[in-house]
Amino acid sequence: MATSELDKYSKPSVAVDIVVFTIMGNELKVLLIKRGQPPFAGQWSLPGGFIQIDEQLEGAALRELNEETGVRDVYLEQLYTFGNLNRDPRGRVISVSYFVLVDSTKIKPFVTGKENISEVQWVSIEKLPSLAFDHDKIVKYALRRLRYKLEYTAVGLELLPDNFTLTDLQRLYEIILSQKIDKRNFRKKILSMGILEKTKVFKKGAHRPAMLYKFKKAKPISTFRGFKFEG
Amino acid sequence: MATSELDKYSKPSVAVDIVVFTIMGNELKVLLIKRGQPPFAGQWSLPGGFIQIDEQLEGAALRELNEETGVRDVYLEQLYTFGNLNRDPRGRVISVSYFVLVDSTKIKPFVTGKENISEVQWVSIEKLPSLAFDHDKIVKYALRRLRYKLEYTAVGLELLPDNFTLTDLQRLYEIILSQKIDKRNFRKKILSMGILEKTKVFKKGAHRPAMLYKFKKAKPISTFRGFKFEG
DNA sequence: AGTAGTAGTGTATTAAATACACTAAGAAAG
DNA sequence: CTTTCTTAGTGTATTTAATACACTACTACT
Repeated sequence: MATSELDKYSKPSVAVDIVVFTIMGNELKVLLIKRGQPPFAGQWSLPGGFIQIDEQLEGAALRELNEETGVRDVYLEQLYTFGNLNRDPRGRVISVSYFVLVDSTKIKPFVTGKENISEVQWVSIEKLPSLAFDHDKIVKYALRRLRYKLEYTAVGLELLPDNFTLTDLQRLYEIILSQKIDKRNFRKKILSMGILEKTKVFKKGAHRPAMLYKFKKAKPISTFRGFKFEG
Repeated sequence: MATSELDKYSKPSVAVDIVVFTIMGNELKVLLIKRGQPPFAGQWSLPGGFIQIDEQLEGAALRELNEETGVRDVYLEQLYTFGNLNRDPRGRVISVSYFVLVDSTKIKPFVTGKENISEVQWVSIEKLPSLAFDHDKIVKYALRRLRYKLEYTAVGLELLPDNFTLTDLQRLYEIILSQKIDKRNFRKKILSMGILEKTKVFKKGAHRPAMLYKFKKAKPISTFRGFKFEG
């Protein structure tokens, strides 16, 4: 590869950091890892790492996420690129951050052993510890984007199983937006979007069975009014 | 600086590219430069260049813009980071793109001579030539973002002089969105936002004088529902 | 004095968002 | 088998926002 011209100046390192959201219990959670080596050894941080020279940015995000937590097959979207001079004590590191939504019934993160990581944990957004690097800022930004997108895209459906009740979906909105929503108005609006389809199957349980819904077609959500790009 | 650990792997180069929009005549225009050296010598491209190792990303964008076109003191916002493997024939270059809006009555781009650039030109968005690298894609993305933000932020005001008539503002919206807008409805809506203030001065001209308006306060626009971050 | 051209204004209609309360279905307990 | 508990499911009236639409006001120019 003819990189000689590019090598005249010293280059920054480029990393990816990934904010993985899920809904568990009645909480919005973020996937964190506990670092096993410096800098910030023993501290919680976002999954992520350096990109390889012959690797796409999105590919790097997916690879790091999988290597560190076993998570794969997810909805991914670029967030923002953070480049403050002092964000990494080792030197100049620019981080391209990504935003991932997963269904917690499908995805079970674990310590893979491929990386020097001592723990992998879902942590409630309400109880986040102080994170390594500038990861607090990245999470804050990701949360803002999630709330924002939820209001006029169907991105939230990425957080649910294939079949779900309208009550499940409403609870998801309430958890993420931290506010009560009127049941009738919510149903009216979400159904009027025309993106859901009845499955004719009911969720059985202790009380009145609820109709299960699913997406129409192959989840056309991701790029609707959104910011996904560069295929 | 302790970069030894970071130097174990080969690093990509990191560049910034800037999409500068303005309104001139009755057209939306983008600022282009004609490259004076390979790759893509003689071809039009966006202003931009490599970041320095001790320089903020935004700072690099502003510096490159100024060095190449003389433009400074502008509204700047990060757009997206493009990292396809083959986007630069010289090797692996990741580009953090930025979005700039300027008032064409204040800003006069020129060939500074500091860089190997043969021309600097405003080019109508309708008549863009094929651009170097993946800059077509970047412009397309920037335009989408501009239209999108225009609909629910006051970002468009960055394109106007300090004092402007409501007709000026409406024309700006019509040009960017490529559609006619009803005068009475436009005025009702824009005034109901409460962001404009009458100056009590009139714009004189060949016909009935129009009231000049200005922003309230110190242009609080930029970060409203937007995506600006990392101060 | 008249003409040309832009500035400025209000109301009626339609569509969307909100507020609000009861009945239905099944499981569990007695 | 009757009652109780808990969640599912539904409609209408009100308020607010978006749209459609046409004339008068002001100044410069001839």
